[in-house]
Amino acid sequence: MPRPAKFTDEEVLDAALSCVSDDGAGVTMADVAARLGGPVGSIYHRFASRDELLARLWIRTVRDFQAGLFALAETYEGDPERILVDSALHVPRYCREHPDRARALSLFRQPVLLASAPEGVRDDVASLNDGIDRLARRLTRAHYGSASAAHVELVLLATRIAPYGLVRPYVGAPVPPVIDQATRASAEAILSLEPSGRRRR
Amino acid sequence: MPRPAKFTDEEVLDAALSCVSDDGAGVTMADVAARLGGPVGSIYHRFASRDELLARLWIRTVRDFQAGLFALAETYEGDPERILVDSALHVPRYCREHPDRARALSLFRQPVLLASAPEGVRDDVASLNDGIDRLARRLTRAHYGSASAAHVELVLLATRIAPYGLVRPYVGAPVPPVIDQATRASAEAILSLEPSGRRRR
DNA sequence: GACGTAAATGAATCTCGGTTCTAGAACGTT
DNA sequence: AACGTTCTAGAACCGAGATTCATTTACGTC
Repeated sequence: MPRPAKFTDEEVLDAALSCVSDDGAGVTMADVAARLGGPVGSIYHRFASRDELLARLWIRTVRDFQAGLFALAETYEGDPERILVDSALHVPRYCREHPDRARALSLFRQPVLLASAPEGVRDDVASLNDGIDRLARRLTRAHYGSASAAHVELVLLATRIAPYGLVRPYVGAPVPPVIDQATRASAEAILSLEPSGRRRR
Repeated sequence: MPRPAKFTDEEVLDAALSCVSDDGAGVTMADVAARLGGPVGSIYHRFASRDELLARLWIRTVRDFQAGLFALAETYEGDPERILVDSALHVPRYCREHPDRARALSLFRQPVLLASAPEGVRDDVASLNDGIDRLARRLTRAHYGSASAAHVELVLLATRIAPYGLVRPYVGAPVPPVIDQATRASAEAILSLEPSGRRRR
């Protein structure tokens, strides 16, 4: 009965992704509309504001990134250290294969967005890490024999923060192979720490 | 003969630093003027534009950060590995002691600023890393016995990129001690790599 | 004490870009 | 074919904030 939609939400997000890939956080609604091949009004028909559009783009991208991690975790069931190191390596791999999405990932950080996100997406942002946090706890227990906050933090540093820190300067450009080597070395070293700072075993 | 200056460049930069510490890259000229206790016009009297003001603030902060590295390098002359690991640890230390300056450091990255910097500061940005690069090459040669581009890159990853990546999520908040442990572990691990990816020795 | 200079001052202007709003179009239904 | 609904369309609106500029101030010199 209604007029058929010419653009889907996903297409708008794709256009936004493409713009973000070029201009980073400086995207304008006019840019996105031009990329989409439509007027700005059509975008506002689906997204309440620029903030919401960018937040949704970020959320979609984070979910896509996390999907790779979940898939990975099922591959080597029973070898937690291997899963953890591979999770770390997933970061440079993902950024190399999807430079545009990598750029979108660096649009926000969860705690910051949680504070400033528009009403409609707040909840999605809040629950975004639930699944991945559960996985992290499970792997932490398997690796360390404990899932204390301090142990989980080490795992997070080794698999997420350090790897992302290493690729970040290369986001927007080709990620050289040495980053993967450094990521592996760094992850293994951090995973060999105890929260006290001593080496394990 | 002229009217005496009420504000110095440094005071304006201090006010800008203070604002950046609160609002990050979102500072407005009005914010800075309010913090300074003067009108916006006075700021434009010394800084041609907002871009220039922020660029100069960033440059001043980077120089301050680098000064610590230079001082450090003279301390343990003859023990390159110790200097390198300590250089890595300088990053979380600096960010913990100077949270406001840490925030200012994350305002730009050199290659990006180099492309977009206003005329007057372009040269300063371009030469900003000259000294530190020389130091890095010297220490790379001392540590690896070679200062090939690949070796220098490893040193850069170990002492600058990985450490900064580890603290970055904490910039704007207290930096926990575990970051220092992770930084040390990560730096040592990366410095034990050869460009081929193999372990040294 | 008038003059020249450099600085301060802050209201007015300009610009950019997000957002709104009214009109028109496309479709199924009755 | 008239209608209801949902979407496209894009020009107009509007606010935020950077920048400008005419004026005033404070000082040393002649």
